[in-house]
Amino acid sequence: MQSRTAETHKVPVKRATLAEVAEALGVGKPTVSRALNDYPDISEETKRRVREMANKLGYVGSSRARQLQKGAADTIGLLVTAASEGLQSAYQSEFTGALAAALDGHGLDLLLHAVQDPAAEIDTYNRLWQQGKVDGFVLMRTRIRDERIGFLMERGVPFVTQGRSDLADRHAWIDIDSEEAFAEAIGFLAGQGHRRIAMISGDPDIYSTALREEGYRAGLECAGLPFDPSLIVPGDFSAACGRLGLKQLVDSASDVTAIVCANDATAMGAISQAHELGLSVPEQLSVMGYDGVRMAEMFSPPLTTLSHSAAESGERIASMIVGLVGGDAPANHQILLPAQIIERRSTGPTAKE
Amino acid sequence: MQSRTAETHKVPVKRATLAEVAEALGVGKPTVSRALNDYPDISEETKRRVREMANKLGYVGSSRARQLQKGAADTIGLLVTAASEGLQSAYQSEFTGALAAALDGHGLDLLLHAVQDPAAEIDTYNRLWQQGKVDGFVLMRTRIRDERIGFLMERGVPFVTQGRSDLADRHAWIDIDSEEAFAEAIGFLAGQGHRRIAMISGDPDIYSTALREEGYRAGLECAGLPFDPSLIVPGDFSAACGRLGLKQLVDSASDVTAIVCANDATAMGAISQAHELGLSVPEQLSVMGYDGVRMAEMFSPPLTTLSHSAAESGERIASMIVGLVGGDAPANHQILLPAQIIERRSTGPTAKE
DNA sequence: TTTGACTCCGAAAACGATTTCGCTCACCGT
DNA sequence: ACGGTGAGCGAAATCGTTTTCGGAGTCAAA
Repeated sequence: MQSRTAETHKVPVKRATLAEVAEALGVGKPTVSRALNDYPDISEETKRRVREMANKLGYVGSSRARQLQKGAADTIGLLVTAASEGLQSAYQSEFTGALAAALDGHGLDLLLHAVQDPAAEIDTYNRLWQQGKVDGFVLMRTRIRDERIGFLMERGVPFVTQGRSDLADRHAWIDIDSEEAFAEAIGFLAGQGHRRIAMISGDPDIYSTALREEGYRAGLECAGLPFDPSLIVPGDFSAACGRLGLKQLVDSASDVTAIVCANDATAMGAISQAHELGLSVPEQLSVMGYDGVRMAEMFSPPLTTLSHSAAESGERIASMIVGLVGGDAPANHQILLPAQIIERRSTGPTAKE
Repeated sequence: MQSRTAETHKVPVKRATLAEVAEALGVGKPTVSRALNDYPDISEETKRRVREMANKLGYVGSSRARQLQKGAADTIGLLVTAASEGLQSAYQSEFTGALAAALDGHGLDLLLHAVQDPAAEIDTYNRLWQQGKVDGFVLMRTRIRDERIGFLMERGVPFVTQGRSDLADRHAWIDIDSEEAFAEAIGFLAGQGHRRIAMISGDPDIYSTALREEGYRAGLECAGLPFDPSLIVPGDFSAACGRLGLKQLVDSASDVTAIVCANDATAMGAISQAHELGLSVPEQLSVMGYDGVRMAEMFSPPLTTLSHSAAESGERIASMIVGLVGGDAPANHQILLPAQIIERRSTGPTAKE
C-alpha cells in the first residue's frame, strides 16, 4: 500500500544520565542528585555549576529510576468503562480535561485507562496499583454499594471519588449538591406556573441518582405540589434515554408541562424527541438539564440547566489527591459544591392555548 | 468543615516482591522471572509451581523496576492543549476514549497530559520522552508546519499523528479523507437542488482545514457550480464560530441555501444561530456537519453529517504505535480512511416560498 | 592544641525487576 | 569409562536514581 522501505527506523537516542553529569563535573552522583533537587546541604555555587552542566547536556532525569527508588509514580489513574459511557459523556470529558490540567499544576500526570470488561474493573485497579504505575485514583460516577471503594479502602490506596457513596464518611470525595439543585429546579419551574413536573432520572445504580430524585421530591413538597411516582421515569444519563423517557411521559401523562432531566444529555435527547413529536419547547413543554456542559448553550433551544464547574471540580480533586498521597486523612477531604440554575430558553411558562 | 481527625491515614501496604516469591519457593530470582515470562528454558513443572506461588502471594511485578531494566514504559502519551479545545470537543473525546480502549488491548496505557501554556508544549513532549514515562506519542489535530512533528522525528521518537502534515510521507499517520468527503457533501447538496452552498471552515492553522476547503471547491466544480471565495468563512471548530459564521453569512450572502461545516460542533452552533434568527432548518437552510459525533443524532434537527468511526481510528492507531515502538518504519504505517454521508434531517431541498 | 560544631560532599547500598553467563546434571554415543 | 550435548537453573551485574552514613575540611571556642 505504502512505500515498503523495510529498514527499521530505530535511532538509539541516548539520553544523558546522572552519572554522566557527575563525571563531566568531576563530582559524585549524590551531589548532582541533591543539587538538582535543591537540597540544603549543597553549596549554592555547586548547585549553579550542576544545573548549568545538566542543562548543557540536556539532562532530564529518568522517572523510571526515580520511581523505583522513591516509590512514587507521580501519576494518578482514572478508569473509564468503555462499555457504558466513558468519555462519551460530555460532562465526563470536560471533567477529565479539567482534571488533567489541574494535576499538571501539581506535577502529576493522568493515566487514562479504558476498561472493556466490567468484570475486569477491580483487577485493573489492582494491577495499576500493585504495579506501581499510579499513586492513587480518581473515581468517576460512584455507584450504589460501589465495590471499588471498599476494595481501595481496604488496601489503603489513596483515592478521591467524584460523587458520594454509602461509605462517604470514610473516604475523600467531592460532590455537587444535586439534591438541593433539583429542589431548586422544581421551585424555579413551579414559579413559572408549572404544576405537573416530571423527571427523567438517571441510572439507578449511580449513587447520585437517588439524591436527585430526593431533591425532586423535596422540591415538589416545598412548592406544595403532590408527588406522583409515575412521573419519575428511569434512565441512564444518555440522550437515548431522554428520547425514550419523553415518549413514555407523553404517552402516559400528557398533562405534564415541565420535565427535569438527570443530566444535559438526557435533556437534549428529550427535547429532540419532543420536536419529533411536534411539541414545541418551551411553549408546550419546558425541559431542564443538569451539569451545564458547554454544548448545552448551543442546543436548540439553548438549554436551561443546573450548572456546576468541571474546572473547579478538577482543581479541587487535584489538591485533594495530592494531600491524600501525602498522607492526609481522607475524612479531611470532603467537599460539597453547589450547582446553579442557568436560565436559557428551554424553559418558560406554558403558552395558553 | 469536616471531622478533623488528624491521624494521618497511611497503611503501608506491602506489595509482594519477586525475591519473596523466589524465597518462598526456594528457587532463584531468575527462575521466577523467567517462569512468569514463560521462557522456554524453564521446565513446565517449575513454571506451574512458580505461577501458583505468585498467585498465592498476590504477586504483581513492579512495573517501575521492569521499566528501568527493560527500557520501556508500556505507556503512550497523548497531549491535549487545555487552552483551545482539548477534550472539550466531542470528537476528540470520543477518539480519546476509543484510543484508550484500543491501547488496552495491546497492554498499553494512555498517559493524558493537558498542557496549559502552548509555549511549553514541546518541552512537555520532550520531558515525557526523556523521563521515559512514555514509549511514544499520539498527536491529535496536526497543524500546518507542525513543530511537534519535526521535533519528534529528529529524536527518533515513535509517534502517530491523527491527520496528515507537510511531512506526511516521512511519519506514521492516520487520516480521514476529508477532501473527498467534502466533495461528496457538495455533490449531495447540489443533488438536492442547492446552488449557493457556503462553508464555515475550521482553524486555518490545522492541516486538514485546507484539505476540506479543497474538497469543497472540487465538489463545486464537479457539480458545475461557481466557486465564490466569499462563501467560505473561517472558524475554529467550535460551536461559537458556527454561530458567528452563520450570522456573517446571512448578513452578507442571503441567497445561500446550504452550508457545510468543518465539524459537527460548528454545524450545531450554526443551526442554533439559524433558529435564533428565525431561519428554519432544513426548510430554509440546510446544514451539514463533519465527524459524526454521537450527539449529532440527538440534535434538533438531527444532523446530517460526514461520519467516520472514532473507534476504528483508535484501533488502527493503537496497532500502528505498537509497530512503531517495535521498530517498524513509519512510512509503512499510513492509512487513509473514508468518511460517509449520514443523511438525517438538517438537510433537504429548500422549500419553495 | 584540642574539641566540637558545621558545612559540603562521596562511596556504597538500596529500589525490584531482567539479562548475561556459566554451572550442574542427566543422558547419549562410542 | 569418557567426552559431548542440552536442559534447567542461579550468582551477579545491570538499569539510573535516591538515601544512608560517614569522611574531610574549616572555623571558633576552650
